[in-house]
Amino acid sequence: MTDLLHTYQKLLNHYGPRNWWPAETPFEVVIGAILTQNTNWNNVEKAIANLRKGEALTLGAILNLPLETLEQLIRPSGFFRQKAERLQLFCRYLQEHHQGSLEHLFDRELNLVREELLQLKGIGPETADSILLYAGQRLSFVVDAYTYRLFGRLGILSGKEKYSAVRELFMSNLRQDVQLYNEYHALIVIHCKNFCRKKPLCDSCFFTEMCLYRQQNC
DNA sequence: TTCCGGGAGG
DNA sequence: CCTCCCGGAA
Repeated sequence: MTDLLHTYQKLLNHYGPRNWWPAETPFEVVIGAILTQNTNWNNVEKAIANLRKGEALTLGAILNLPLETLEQLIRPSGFFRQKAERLQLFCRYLQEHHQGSLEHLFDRELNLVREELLQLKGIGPETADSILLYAGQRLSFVVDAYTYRLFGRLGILSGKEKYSAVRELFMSNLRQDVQLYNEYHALIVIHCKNFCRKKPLCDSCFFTEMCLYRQQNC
Protein backbone atom coordinates (compact mmCIF):
# COMPACT_ATOMS: atom_id res chain seq x y z
CA MET A 1 0.00 0.00 0.00
CA THR A 2 2.43 2.63 -1.22
CA ASP A 3 -0.65 4.81 -1.80
CA LEU A 4 -0.37 5.84 1.81
CA LEU A 5 3.16 7.10 1.28
CA HIS A 6 2.25 8.80 -1.96
CA THR A 7 -0.66 10.58 -0.30
CA TYR A 8 1.61 11.66 2.51
CA GLN A 9 4.12 13.12 0.08
CA LYS A 10 1.46 15.10 -1.75
CA LEU A 11 0.11 16.51 1.50
CA LEU A 12 3.57 17.35 2.80
CA ASN A 13 4.58 18.98 -0.47
CA HIS A 14 1.51 21.17 -0.36
CA TYR A 15 1.36 22.18 3.29
CA GLY A 16 4.86 21.64 4.59
CA PRO A 17 5.57 20.26 8.07
CA ARG A 18 2.87 21.12 10.60
CA ASN A 19 4.78 20.45 13.82
CA TRP A 20 1.64 19.62 15.68
CA TRP A 21 -0.05 19.66 18.29
CA PRO A 22 -0.91 23.22 19.35
CA ALA A 23 -0.15 23.08 23.08
CA GLU A 24 2.58 24.26 25.42
CA THR A 25 3.06 21.07 27.42
CA PRO A 26 2.17 17.38 27.24
CA PHE A 27 -0.40 17.93 29.98
CA GLU A 28 -2.09 20.57 27.84
CA VAL A 29 -2.15 18.11 24.97
CA VAL A 30 -4.15 15.72 27.13
CA ILE A 31 -6.58 18.43 28.17
CA GLY A 32 -7.00 19.52 24.57
CA ALA A 33 -7.46 15.94 23.39
CA ILE A 34 -10.38 15.46 25.76
CA LEU A 35 -11.91 18.87 25.12
CA THR A 36 -11.78 18.52 21.34
CA GLN A 37 -13.94 15.39 21.24
CA ASN A 38 -16.75 16.07 18.79
CA THR A 39 -15.79 19.73 18.90
CA ASN A 40 -14.12 22.35 16.71
CA TRP A 41 -10.66 23.36 17.79
CA ASN A 42 -11.73 27.03 17.86
CA ASN A 43 -14.09 26.23 20.70
CA VAL A 44 -11.40 24.25 22.50
CA GLU A 45 -9.04 27.21 22.27
CA LYS A 46 -11.54 29.38 24.11
CA ALA A 47 -11.88 26.76 26.83
CA ILE A 48 -8.11 26.42 27.18
CA ALA A 49 -7.73 30.19 27.31
CA ASN A 50 -10.27 30.26 30.14
CA LEU A 51 -8.37 27.55 32.00
CA ARG A 52 -5.09 29.38 31.52
CA LYS A 53 -6.52 32.69 32.66
CA GLY A 54 -8.02 30.92 35.67
CA GLU A 55 -4.65 29.29 36.44
CA ALA A 56 -6.47 26.02 36.05
CA LEU A 57 -4.20 24.35 33.51
CA THR A 58 -2.53 22.06 36.02
CA LEU A 59 -3.39 18.69 37.43
CA GLY A 60 -3.73 20.07 40.95
CA ALA A 61 -5.96 22.93 39.91
CA ILE A 62 -8.28 20.72 37.90
CA LEU A 63 -8.61 18.33 40.82
CA ASN A 64 -9.26 21.04 43.38
CA LEU A 65 -11.61 23.21 41.38
CA PRO A 66 -15.29 22.69 42.19
CA LEU A 67 -16.87 20.76 39.36
CA GLU A 68 -19.24 23.63 38.58
CA THR A 69 -16.35 26.07 38.22
CA LEU A 70 -14.49 23.74 35.92
CA GLU A 71 -17.65 23.27 33.89
CA GLN A 72 -18.03 26.99 33.37
CA LEU A 73 -14.40 27.45 32.35
CA ILE A 74 -14.55 24.78 29.66
CA ARG A 75 -18.08 25.60 28.60
CA PRO A 76 -17.12 26.91 25.13
CA SER A 77 -15.86 23.45 24.17
CA GLY A 78 -19.34 21.95 24.44
CA PHE A 79 -20.48 18.85 26.32
CA PHE A 80 -19.03 20.67 29.29
CA ARG A 81 -20.59 18.54 32.01
CA GLN A 82 -19.22 15.24 30.80
CA LYS A 83 -15.91 16.79 29.79
CA ALA A 84 -15.41 18.41 33.20
CA GLU A 85 -16.04 15.07 34.86
CA ARG A 86 -13.65 13.33 32.47
CA LEU A 87 -10.89 15.85 33.03
CA GLN A 88 -11.12 15.29 36.75
CA LEU A 89 -11.29 11.53 36.35
CA PHE A 90 -8.14 11.55 34.23
CA CYS A 91 -6.29 13.82 36.65
CA ARG A 92 -7.34 11.74 39.63
CA TYR A 93 -6.20 8.58 37.90
CA LEU A 94 -2.86 10.13 37.00
CA GLN A 95 -2.45 11.35 40.55
CA GLU A 96 -3.29 8.07 42.21
CA HIS A 97 -1.58 5.64 39.82
CA HIS A 98 1.34 7.63 38.43
CA GLN A 99 2.22 10.23 41.02
CA GLY A 100 0.71 12.82 38.71
CA SER A 101 3.42 12.17 36.14
CA LEU A 102 2.62 11.67 32.46
CA GLU A 103 6.16 10.42 31.93
CA HIS A 104 5.50 7.71 34.47
CA LEU A 105 2.28 6.82 32.67
CA PHE A 106 3.97 6.63 29.26
CA ASP A 107 7.11 4.84 30.33
CA ARG A 108 5.99 1.28 29.67
CA GLU A 109 5.19 -0.97 26.73
CA LEU A 110 2.94 0.82 24.23
CA ASN A 111 -0.03 -1.53 24.30
CA LEU A 112 -0.09 -1.59 28.08
CA VAL A 113 -0.27 2.19 28.21
CA ARG A 114 -2.87 2.28 25.47
CA GLU A 115 -5.11 -0.27 27.17
CA GLU A 116 -4.77 1.63 30.40
CA LEU A 117 -5.89 4.85 28.74
CA LEU A 118 -8.81 3.09 27.08
CA GLN A 119 -10.07 1.90 30.46
CA LEU A 120 -10.63 5.48 31.51
CA LYS A 121 -14.12 6.87 31.09
CA GLY A 122 -14.11 9.43 28.30
CA ILE A 123 -10.98 8.17 26.59
CA GLY A 124 -11.79 6.23 23.45
CA PRO A 125 -9.41 5.08 20.73
CA GLU A 126 -8.88 8.42 19.00
CA THR A 127 -8.28 10.31 22.23
CA ALA A 128 -5.98 7.57 23.51
CA ASP A 129 -3.91 7.61 20.33
CA SER A 130 -3.76 11.42 20.31
CA ILE A 131 -2.48 11.38 23.87
CA LEU A 132 0.05 8.64 23.12
CA LEU A 133 1.38 10.30 19.98
CA TYR A 134 1.21 14.00 20.76
CA ALA A 135 1.70 14.05 24.52
CA GLY A 136 3.82 10.92 24.89
CA GLN A 137 5.74 10.82 21.61
CA ARG A 138 4.74 7.19 21.37
CA LEU A 139 4.32 5.33 18.09
CA SER A 140 0.53 5.16 17.80
CA PHE A 141 -1.24 6.38 14.66
CA VAL A 142 -4.29 8.59 15.21
CA VAL A 143 -7.40 7.79 13.17
CA ASP A 144 -10.28 10.23 13.08
CA ALA A 145 -13.36 11.12 11.05
CA TYR A 146 -11.15 13.07 8.66
CA THR A 147 -9.04 9.97 8.02
CA TYR A 148 -12.12 7.99 7.07
CA ARG A 149 -13.37 10.80 4.84
CA LEU A 150 -10.17 11.56 2.97
CA PHE A 151 -9.09 7.97 2.41
CA GLY A 152 -12.64 6.94 1.65
CA ARG A 153 -12.74 9.50 -1.12
CA LEU A 154 -9.31 8.49 -2.36
CA GLY A 155 -10.66 4.95 -2.66
CA ILE A 156 -8.31 3.50 -0.08
CA LEU A 157 -10.92 2.92 2.64
CA SER A 158 -14.52 1.79 2.29
CA GLY A 159 -15.62 3.53 5.47
CA LYS A 160 -16.79 0.28 7.02
CA GLU A 161 -13.45 -0.62 8.57
CA LYS A 162 -13.12 -0.70 12.34
CA TYR A 163 -10.95 1.91 13.99
CA SER A 164 -8.35 -0.74 14.84
CA ALA A 165 -8.17 -1.95 11.24
CA VAL A 166 -7.53 1.53 9.91
CA ARG A 167 -4.91 2.20 12.55
CA GLU A 168 -3.18 -1.07 11.75
CA LEU A 169 -3.29 -0.36 8.02
CA PHE A 170 -1.34 2.84 8.54
CA MET A 171 0.98 1.43 11.15
CA SER A 172 1.93 -1.60 9.10
CA ASN A 173 2.58 0.38 5.92
CA LEU A 174 4.48 3.37 7.24
CA ARG A 175 7.95 3.78 8.64
CA GLN A 176 7.89 3.32 12.40
CA ASP A 177 8.57 6.96 13.01
CA VAL A 178 6.85 9.14 15.60
CA GLN A 179 7.51 12.32 13.63
CA LEU A 180 5.99 10.77 10.52
CA TYR A 181 2.83 9.75 12.41
CA ASN A 182 2.66 13.20 13.93
CA GLU A 183 2.91 14.96 10.58
CA TYR A 184 0.64 12.63 8.70
CA HIS A 185 -2.32 13.03 11.02
CA ALA A 186 -1.77 16.79 11.20
CA LEU A 187 -1.73 16.98 7.40
CA ILE A 188 -4.93 14.95 7.13
CA VAL A 189 -6.60 17.36 9.54
CA ILE A 190 -5.59 20.53 7.72
CA HIS A 191 -6.46 19.12 4.33
CA CYS A 192 -9.92 18.07 5.46
CA LYS A 193 -10.52 21.47 7.02
CA ASN A 194 -9.36 23.30 3.93
CA PHE A 195 -10.72 21.18 1.10
CA CYS A 196 -11.96 17.69 1.88
CA ARG A 197 -14.96 18.88 3.86
CA LYS A 198 -18.28 17.12 4.01
CA LYS A 199 -19.11 19.38 1.13
CA PRO A 200 -15.73 19.19 -0.54
CA LEU A 201 -14.04 22.00 -2.44
CA CYS A 202 -12.83 19.78 -5.23
CA ASP A 203 -12.21 22.62 -7.66
CA SER A 204 -9.30 23.93 -5.65
CA CYS A 205 -8.05 20.59 -4.32
CA PHE A 206 -4.73 19.20 -5.53
CA PHE A 207 -5.83 15.57 -5.42
CA THR A 208 -7.08 15.15 -8.93
CA GLU A 209 -6.64 11.90 -10.78
CA MET A 210 -6.00 9.89 -7.61
CA CYS A 211 -9.30 10.96 -5.98
CA LEU A 212 -12.13 8.55 -6.66
CA TYR A 213 -14.72 11.00 -5.35
CA ARG A 214 -13.54 13.72 -7.67
CA GLN A 215 -13.51 11.42 -10.67
CA GLN A 216 -17.09 10.45 -10.00
CA ASN A 217 -18.66 13.69 -8.82
CA CYS A 218 -16.76 16.62 -10.26
C1' DT B 1 -33.02 31.87 13.26
C1' DT B 2 -31.55 27.40 11.93
C1' DC B 3 -27.75 24.52 10.51
C1' DC B 4 -23.22 22.42 10.66
C1' DG B 5 -19.43 19.90 12.55
C1' DG B 6 -17.24 16.93 15.61
C1' DG B 7 -15.97 11.17 19.86
C1' DA B 8 -17.44 8.52 23.46
C1' DG B 9 -20.68 5.99 26.28
C1' DG B 10 -25.06 3.97 27.06
C1' DC C 1 -29.43 3.40 17.56
C1' DC C 2 -29.47 7.93 20.82
C1' DT C 3 -27.55 11.66 23.94
C1' DC C 4 -24.35 15.08 25.14
C1' DC C 5 -23.14 20.96 23.57
C1' DC C 6 -20.97 25.02 21.67
C1' DG C 7 -19.66 28.92 18.28
C1' DG C 8 -19.69 30.41 13.80
C1' DA C 9 -21.67 30.16 9.14
C1' DA C 10 -25.58 30.42 6.39
